[in-house]
Amino acid sequence: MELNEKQKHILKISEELFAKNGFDGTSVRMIAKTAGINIAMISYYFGSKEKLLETLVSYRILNFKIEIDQIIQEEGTFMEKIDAIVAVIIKRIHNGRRIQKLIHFEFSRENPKIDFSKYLREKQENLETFKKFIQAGQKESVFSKNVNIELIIPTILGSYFNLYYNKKIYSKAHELFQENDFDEFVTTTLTQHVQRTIKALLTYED
Amino acid sequence: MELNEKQKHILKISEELFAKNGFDGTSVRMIAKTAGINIAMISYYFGSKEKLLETLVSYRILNFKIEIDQIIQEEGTFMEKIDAIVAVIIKRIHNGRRIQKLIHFEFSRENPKIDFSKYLREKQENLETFKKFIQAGQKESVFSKNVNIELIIPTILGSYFNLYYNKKIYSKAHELFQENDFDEFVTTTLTQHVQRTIKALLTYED
DNA sequence: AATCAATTTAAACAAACGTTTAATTTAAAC
DNA sequence: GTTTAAATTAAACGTTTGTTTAAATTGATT
Repeated sequence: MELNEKQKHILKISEELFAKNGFDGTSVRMIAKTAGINIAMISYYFGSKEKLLETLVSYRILNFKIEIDQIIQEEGTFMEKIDAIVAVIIKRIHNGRRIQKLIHFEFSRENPKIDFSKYLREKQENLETFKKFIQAGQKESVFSKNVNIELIIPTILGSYFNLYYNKKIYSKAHELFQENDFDEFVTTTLTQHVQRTIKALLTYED
Repeated sequence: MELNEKQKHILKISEELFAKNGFDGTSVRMIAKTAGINIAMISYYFGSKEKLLETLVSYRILNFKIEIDQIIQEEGTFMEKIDAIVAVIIKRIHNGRRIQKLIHFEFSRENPKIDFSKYLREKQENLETFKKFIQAGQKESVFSKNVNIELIIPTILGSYFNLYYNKKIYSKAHELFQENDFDEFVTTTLTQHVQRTIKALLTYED
């Protein structure tokens, strides 16, 4: 899929508006006005509003797999690698948080409007890679065996998203989160918390 | 606020439809038709579609505080109490998952359509109760001191919601989650995973 | 049986929705 | 300078949106 600069611009504006107002809460007139283009250009370039969303999702979903594979193959202890993987995952989802929010809401519906099969495949691949790494650590007796591996990823991602979705609550507590402050909080405090949590879980014996 | 049976019925239907299609994706005509009432009854009883949502949210938000306070004051070790608290929290949010999804989506917007101050206050109260309990455990040297207490709740809730939002992915992995299967998975496997995770985190020393 | 407020209805309202049309402008190729 | 396809436009399309209206119905009170 090749997109020209104007198309990319429309996608960027759409992403922001969709994240702000949701898919149904964003009109094509809003998008056109904000992007400084004519309404008809959306149909012209993307076919329809739904196709625009479909294009946006597949344009934005990048593969973690390679990045995580690289960490696993590098030098380092299992524990160091856990830290690195957690940091990469959080960094990535924070970067793609707007589109992820959209995916959460559209994908968890019974009858999603658009096709998420690509997203599904990608997710499952990442899960497999991660699973193999943990199992390797278990064989070496670094990681505990009483762990539900599939649920580790939801714990990592969920910690981030629940913070993100309730930003306003935790903002008050920390007296920060203007805009850039949140970015820093995520890459430092939250990342450390999740790293600690996963390492603790993986070494915990009842 | 007193609601008659018809109003409660409308709220129940609205909750289901909002969860399925989102607020903007659900029309008052849909609600009226599904509930078997005339469209005008929504304005008549609630004033507007937005007021309906506001009523729904405050009608549905129940206070965890009392339940958690009770657990804390009962007999038992700190670890047993963590297990009990985690189980209660997961049970509660699973029960209110539909409205929570709506809150996540509407509340995390810059300019929410409705007033969430009641939800915010409730959340902060629960956080305070939990915080004090953890700090008591730290004083007794049962819990590690290198823990970011504020981030424990996001980890608990996030683990649940990320599973819920990606149910379709994990369904395939477990070959279940038809409908009732998911309920059981949450109360057994997921709950155990989160209990383990939090206990591990609270006893982990670098 | 008459009264009266609460409930319920069908119909209409203007506004906004996504999409299409047909005409015009742009810019590169010949 | 003409041709040609791509890009852009304003206007209109038929639906659907949330809300209001004014009339009809209900069911208990007098």
